[in-house]
Amino acid sequence: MPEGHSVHRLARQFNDVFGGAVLAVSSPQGKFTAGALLVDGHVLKRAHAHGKQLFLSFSGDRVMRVHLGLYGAWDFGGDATFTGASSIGAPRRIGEQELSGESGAWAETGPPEPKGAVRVRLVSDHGWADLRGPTACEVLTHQEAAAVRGKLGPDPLNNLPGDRDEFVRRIRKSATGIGQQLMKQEVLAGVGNVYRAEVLFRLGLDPMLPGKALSQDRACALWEDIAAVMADGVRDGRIITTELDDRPSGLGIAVGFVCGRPDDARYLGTASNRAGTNPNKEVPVEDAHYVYKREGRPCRHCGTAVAMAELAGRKLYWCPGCQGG
DNA sequence: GATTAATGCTAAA
DNA sequence: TTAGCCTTAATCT
Repeated sequence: MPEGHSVHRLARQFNDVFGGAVLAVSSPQGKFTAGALLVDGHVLKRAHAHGKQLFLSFSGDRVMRVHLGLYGAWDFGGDATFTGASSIGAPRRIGEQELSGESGAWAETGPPEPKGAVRVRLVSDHGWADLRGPTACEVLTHQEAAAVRGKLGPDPLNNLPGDRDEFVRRIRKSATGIGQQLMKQEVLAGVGNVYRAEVLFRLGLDPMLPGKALSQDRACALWEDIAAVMADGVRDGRIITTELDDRPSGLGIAVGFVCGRPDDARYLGTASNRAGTNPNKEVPVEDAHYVYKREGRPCRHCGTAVAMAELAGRKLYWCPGCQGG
């Protein structure tokens, strides 16, 4: 799936284009008809991301919880008002990867005929959003939604006071390898298989190192780096974890160049993205990662062949040279 | 055209 | 630990 950064982009998108609007909610595919009826005709008050979960709060104590899973995605489209409000500008799909496209002649035609299995369709006066392929999609009360959030660890993209220390406490509590722990949403919410591998490389940490053996300082550094690199992901709409000097193409900007949270005023958000001035757009895919999906290829730092092993059903990539053992 | 793997997770075994 | 979810893009015949 889309790791946490995509879900934060989605939350921002929903607030921008649908915030405060009455929405018609339906399930063209039919699998979510009962849930859709619970929120149909209600006002979307706020969208909120916690890790990989998206919470859409509607009037009437209804919260739609969406988890995209491995291949879920949202498509957007609408008129000029809709597009103008959108902070993501051109991309009209947000999911595992973002696709660009035109939203079509909304004014004359309305939303397009749903193609394939559209689980949920949201329609406002100005635009539409289609959800396909989610792992989870349900309507809860605020209390039930809070219970779900309560099970999640801190989200580095929300980075609330105390979050870092809570993460440090949780990861150091268990003897389980830190590589496995970074994927546990109750330890920290939002990191997936790409960020896991990349961040451990960036810190020079052995994925098999037991949480208990990770020093307080290293654990703090790990949190800070995850927060920085994922904030870049929210800005860029893609995962780029290499430092500028480590990219053969030499393109793009340094990691953490514009730091801060997605709601930070300094954030390279709305205007820049819409103007297409995000410099990291130019970073070639083959320059974007240190170890993820680079099995057998030489490490960018030491030349050792990048290793891969299946761990708890997911592929783990690391450099045996830099991340020792 | 068919097959596979994928940035995820849950429930069953 | 494995099957299943249910979609897409890339890779195969």
